[in-house]
Amino acid sequence: MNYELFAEKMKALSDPNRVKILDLLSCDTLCACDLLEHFDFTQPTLSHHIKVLRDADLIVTEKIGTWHHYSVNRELSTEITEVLQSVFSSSERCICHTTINEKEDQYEKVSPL
Amino acid sequence: MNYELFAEKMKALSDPNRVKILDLLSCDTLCACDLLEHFDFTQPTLSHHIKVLRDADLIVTEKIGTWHHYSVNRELSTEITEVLQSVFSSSERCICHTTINEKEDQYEKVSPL
DNA sequence: ACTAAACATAGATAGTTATCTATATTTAGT
DNA sequence: ACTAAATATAGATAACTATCTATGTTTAGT
Repeated sequence: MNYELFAEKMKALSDPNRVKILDLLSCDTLCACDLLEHFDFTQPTLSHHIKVLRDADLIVTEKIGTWHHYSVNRELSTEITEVLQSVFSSSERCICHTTINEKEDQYEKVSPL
Repeated sequence: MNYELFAEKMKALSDPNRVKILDLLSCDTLCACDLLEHFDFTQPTLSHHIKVLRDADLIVTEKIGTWHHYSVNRELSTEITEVLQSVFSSSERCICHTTINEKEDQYEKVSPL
């Protein structure tokens, strides 16, 4: 995961309503109509937030008849947590351990995250 | 930490340049001029990104003469990681364990995150 | 005092986003 | 076939953001 990709995941998490949606889904698979009861906004707005979360692979959808069942993508959440920790902690691959500028290009190529 | 506060931290992390800044600071304290060498944008743009990170408490500044030394706020990074995990994992305080609507108000008050 | 360096601030612009209303699509049941 | 329910899409708008150029502020050294 490179900086761009990780930042996209963070952007999906940058809205409090979406964080609440994930929290609601963290225990149980829910449909949109169940989710909507917990919010003040309209159904299209919920649909928009679900799309953002789905595009970021943070939730997965299972369609059963008219209902869509949403649940969190636990594999990705684990990966995100790991990358977050690596960003904040020193590590051998860190850019600050390379001589400045000289190895910058290489650094960019290997996408350390 | 409630949903709004957590989402603000995520928003600060939602730009790839800011993620790179944090990664650069994760090993060493650096000044703005050192950081700037790693980016293509101008100094005011770096200053903007640093302000966003500082407002979110993700980095701390120590001023020594003309130089400002920036470093990551490790306490907050630990807290963010914990909250992130709690959002994605089932827990007793989770909203999905309360009866829908009835306990919503209480849930909002206690700010579970 | 003056100059230069490090950093911040102001103001402008182009692009993005959260929300709404209105409407379309898909599916189950009658 | 028709209707109703669940969800998505389209289009509009107001607010926000990343970037730039230009300028201000603060401090060290001469």
